Amino acid sequence: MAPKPYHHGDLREQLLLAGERALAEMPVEQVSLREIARRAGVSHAAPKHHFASMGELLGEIAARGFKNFVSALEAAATQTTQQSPEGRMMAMGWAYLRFAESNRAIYGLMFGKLDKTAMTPTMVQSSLEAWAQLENAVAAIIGPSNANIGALHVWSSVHGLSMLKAERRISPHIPLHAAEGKILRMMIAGLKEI
Amino acid sequence: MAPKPYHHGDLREQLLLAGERALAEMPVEQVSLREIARRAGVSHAAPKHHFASMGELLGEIAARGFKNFVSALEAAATQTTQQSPEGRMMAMGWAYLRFAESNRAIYGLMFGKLDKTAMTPTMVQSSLEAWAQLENAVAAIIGPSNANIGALHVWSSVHGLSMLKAERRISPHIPLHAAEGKILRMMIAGLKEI
DNA sequence: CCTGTTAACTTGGCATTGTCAAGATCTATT
DNA sequence: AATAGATCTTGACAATGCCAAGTTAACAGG
Repeated sequence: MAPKPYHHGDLREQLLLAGERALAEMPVEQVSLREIARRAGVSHAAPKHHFASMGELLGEIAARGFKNFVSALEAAATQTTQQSPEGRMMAMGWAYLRFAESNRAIYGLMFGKLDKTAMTPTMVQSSLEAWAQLENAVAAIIGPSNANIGALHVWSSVHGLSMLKAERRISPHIPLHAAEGKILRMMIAGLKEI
Repeated sequence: MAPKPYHHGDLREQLLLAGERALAEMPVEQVSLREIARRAGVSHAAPKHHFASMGELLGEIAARGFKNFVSALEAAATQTTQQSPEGRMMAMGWAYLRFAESNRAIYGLMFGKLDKTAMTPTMVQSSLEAWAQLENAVAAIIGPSNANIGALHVWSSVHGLSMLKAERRISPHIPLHAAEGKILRMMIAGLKEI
């Protein structure tokens, strides 16, 4: 059904996996299309038949990242034993930070660290889903009227913290885990003062 | 005193200016060392005598950016008519957002959007100054005990918001200016719940 | 089974990049 | 005035993303 490639197995999938591996194993700036092709064991021009450009390959990887991201947030929001809206928001915040840390390079791709990464429709859709999740969680705390601004407040805080961590901009003297917990609590407390 | 270049005028300074112009005028991913040399009107290898690598040139541009950044925050903290610590923090927050918006590409450099940007000692120093400013402003509100975590909270919020704006990740339906003001207020309110 | 069509993949080439080595040019000090 | 040394240019190298032209292999129709 799915149009499997004829010669190599499913090269498209293998390229995506090779790209994800490369992003996990080497500095993002030296991940190249040719390097990914090398890792997949094909010639440097083979990817052309599955992705119009390197940006589209990276965009597809980012889109997959967004899907996993949405799943992680959703799991956190539903699986938590906390029944209060604040408890659920807290769980989502932790899940957000955990995802960004465990998927450093891909998280960077998702939020535009590499300009060449193309904005695929899949990616837009998944990012809107993530936004909607956040906004719902916020609305459960402060009501629907200013939920979009509240969601932006939440997103700014966890995104900024994730970026500062990824870029190693936080002093090692700060007890990071405890700080993260306190920051999430401050963020939620601020939400109610909108 | 300052070791001015012999042939061209002060090429080092001209390269920095050309780089800043290039960053302001074209997408950051297509700013190249050769493009900067071209803009300065010299050959493609001329920069080698003033910067060991492209990363050092970009690092120096980022370091200058940090100095301007520190000045902008300081000006905001002192020039404001607000005498309350919260009022000063608010003014600094606005100054932060304004700087990031008016210096989009350089702000990206300062916070690691391009991995090739080298971390020069000047840059480290200026970024520590900026951090100290923030921490002082926070301490004026909540006292010195948890000021470092409070500062990280503030930094995460304004940095995250700045990045989301720069990467065009904020829905155009949100009234941005009003949202920024509310987010700054929520951020400060949260600070007191540490 | 054979043949032809078409997609998947390879090879080779292009312009561009950052960096290096060697030469040319000019400043300044002796 | 001459030599020394820094500044800048020219030319080269490997690597990159992309493109065009070939090669290979799967499959459909007879």
